[in-house]
Amino acid sequence: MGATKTDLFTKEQNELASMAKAIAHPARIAILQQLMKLNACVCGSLVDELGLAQPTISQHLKELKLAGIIQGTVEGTSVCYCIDPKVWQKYRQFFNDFFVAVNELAREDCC
Amino acid sequence: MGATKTDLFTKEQNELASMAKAIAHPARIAILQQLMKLNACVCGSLVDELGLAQPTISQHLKELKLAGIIQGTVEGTSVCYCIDPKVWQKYRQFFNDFFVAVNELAREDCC
DNA sequence: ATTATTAATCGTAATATTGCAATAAATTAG
DNA sequence: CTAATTTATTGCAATATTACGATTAATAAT
Repeated sequence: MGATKTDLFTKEQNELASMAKAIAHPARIAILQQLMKLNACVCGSLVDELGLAQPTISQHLKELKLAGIIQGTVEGTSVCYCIDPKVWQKYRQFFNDFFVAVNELAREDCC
Repeated sequence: MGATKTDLFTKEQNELASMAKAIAHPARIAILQQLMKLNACVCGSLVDELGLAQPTISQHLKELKLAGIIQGTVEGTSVCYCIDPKVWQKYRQFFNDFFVAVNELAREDCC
């Protein structure tokens, strides 16, 4: 035990959970916000902004890359990261679809 | 080490990460979808639907309750759960605000 | 009061995540 | 080639999460 029993759930449920997990850390949110703010590739500088050690940030970047949200391209000695707009849109869509459902059926007469 | 360094991040960043974490498990998503689908209080029956053991589901319900997304009221020997529409709206808003930012500035000329 | 039913809690094992020092890998500059 | 610079990887410790058997708590029914 200790590991999530993914086989019990649908592909969609696992996917949405996985997407939520990708942004379920303040450092990763901070990284994404930084990329949004600058609206461009960010080469280095992320380590200076956040207060975490370089290997820690590298690991968070790796996770975001694995999730597909960001892309990294080697640019000399440094690596430039930016948000993948397509995957970002997909995230937006998934979360919105998930949360929109309740909105339509407003039940006040419950519990 | 091992624990998230929340003090390095803003209240908003920590809050959004915390919200993402609340739905970052397929069982919790499945529970919420069930509550949405039935659009009412669900008394028991959640254990039968998902393939997880009763204590496990109880624990997931506890986390969702702690996050404020669901409410539980005792109804005889069973407990009835339902989504809190207000908190749900807040979640919807937060995630939407987070993801909408990139949409507006479409950079194709990157990386 | 006894029993049945349902959910919560406790305790524990397995696995995952977070964080960083040390090191390695890759590229550039001289 | 030899530094210098920057990022990735390795290895490990600390903490968190997931899962469930066993038990407890709470209420209902008899």
